[in-house]
Amino acid sequence: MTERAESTDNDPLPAGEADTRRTADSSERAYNTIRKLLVEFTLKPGERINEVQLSRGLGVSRTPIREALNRLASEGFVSLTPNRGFFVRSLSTEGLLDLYELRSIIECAAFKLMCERAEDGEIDRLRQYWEAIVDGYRDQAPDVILAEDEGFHLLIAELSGNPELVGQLASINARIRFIRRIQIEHPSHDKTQVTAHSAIVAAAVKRDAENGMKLLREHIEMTVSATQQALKDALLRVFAPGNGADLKRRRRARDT
Amino acid sequence: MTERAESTDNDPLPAGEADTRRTADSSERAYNTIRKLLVEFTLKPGERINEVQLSRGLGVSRTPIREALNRLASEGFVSLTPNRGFFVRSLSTEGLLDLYELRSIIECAAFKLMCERAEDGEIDRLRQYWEAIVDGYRDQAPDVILAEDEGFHLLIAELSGNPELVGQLASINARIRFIRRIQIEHPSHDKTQVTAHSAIVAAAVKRDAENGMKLLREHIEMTVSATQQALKDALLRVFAPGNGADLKRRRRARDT
DNA sequence: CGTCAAGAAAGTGTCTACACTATTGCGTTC
DNA sequence: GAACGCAATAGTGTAGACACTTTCTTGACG
Repeated sequence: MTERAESTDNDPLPAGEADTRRTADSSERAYNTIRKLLVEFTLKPGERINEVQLSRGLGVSRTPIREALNRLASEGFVSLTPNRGFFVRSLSTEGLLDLYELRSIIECAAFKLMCERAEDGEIDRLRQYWEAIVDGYRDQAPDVILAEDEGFHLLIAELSGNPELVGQLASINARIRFIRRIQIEHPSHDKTQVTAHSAIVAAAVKRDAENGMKLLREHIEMTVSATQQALKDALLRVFAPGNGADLKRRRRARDT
Repeated sequence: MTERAESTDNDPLPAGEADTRRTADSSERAYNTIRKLLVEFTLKPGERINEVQLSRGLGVSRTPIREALNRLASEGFVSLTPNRGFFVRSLSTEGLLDLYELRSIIECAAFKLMCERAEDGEIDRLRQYWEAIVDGYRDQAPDVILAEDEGFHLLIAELSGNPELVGQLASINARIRFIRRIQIEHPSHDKTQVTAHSAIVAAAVKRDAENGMKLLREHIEMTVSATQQALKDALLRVFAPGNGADLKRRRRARDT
């Protein structure tokens, strides 16, 4: 558990001290930490999660650990088997496609609704958001790129006027974030994202729902194939022998 | 209060690919029971949830109660405020519209994907499902109608081939189930559902995605206005039984 | 009479302990 | 030597207790 706790996701974690002053966020901290362990493959897909071990590692009791795991189970990160505990859910390539398909559905619908309902000023907020970051976009750190990209798409969802869409998209983002991050760091990552976003903004300004949806769909689908390759590389890296770690040679169903 | 709570809910939350949760013990029972209290308005919208009171009522400790409440929070039934506890989330008319809009988006996308991907035999399963229940459909008890209707729509989601859509739709259904039930019992409930479903099946057999989506959208939107009225009636019934004095006073009815 | 403050009560967040279940290891039997 | 059963161990599920926070009550002061 000796991992630098800097540069987490866009959630500012005050992970400086385990001060007793505010013990009410122990569960929340556990949630963030465990999710990080999951997205970084420290907890490997298919692996059984040992609550006691985790609680020792985080310095809290099992109660907040279990609360966090329950949350993560509701969000699809882990699964719970009755009397055997929590398991890291393996995100297969197939499951990834399903998730991206869902994301495409949600985002296209959001874009259409935005075109129909949003005020001019709101659309302009989208334009401003993108113009403010487009210049140095590619030069940022992967985490920053990821946050800015998610922010862009989430803003579209917000401008749809339907908070449920925002919630759904946020949930989807959380589940594919670690893969997206891997993909951003992958050689296959290129600058098509930038031009795609610009084109989407242009369609939004013209309120051209049809074209915007088409662009969005292509934009999302374009990343899928690249992401598939990135996922394979990542899994290979994690499970590869010589990683100096614990690949137990039990008869384990290959679950990816 | 000590009856096995497995009356209306046929499926808690099949979140996608794996059976994510099945705590066959008191935690699961607490989840089902509390959700029932929520959908029956025994726990009223906006109300603060007292964990101790609940645990006494259910005859278990606070631990499984809290696990259940955390789950319900992840699913949007209740909300959690840091040091003040869980609150019953009020589903405003506006929020209801958002939820139905999301449902329409998911279902239309599922129908389209089904038309593109499903085998002929699968489409036929949908036809068979509907033909098997269409005759006595209107004469069933409200709970049965509700289950059969949800099954119909869920089957479409399944035939889309994307388990994520099934999970999303199931989650949405769980959140609007109590209102749908109210609406079914409401005088405004008519037989347009039956003809709509039949038309949707016909479109599916012809794999007419465009027409089917249009039918679905209309089918869902048609119930919205009726449901709004039903919701108003229900809230009126819950909050104004004569004495408008005590909305928050402790007036705890055991079971009805 | 109203406002505010201090103490009491209620309630949540977390910890520790214990019961019960699943898993592992070992010895017995064929 | 292998399969089976039994004991030992590890691990989850739940209960109850404690600490801290919020909310309510009561009394003093303007």
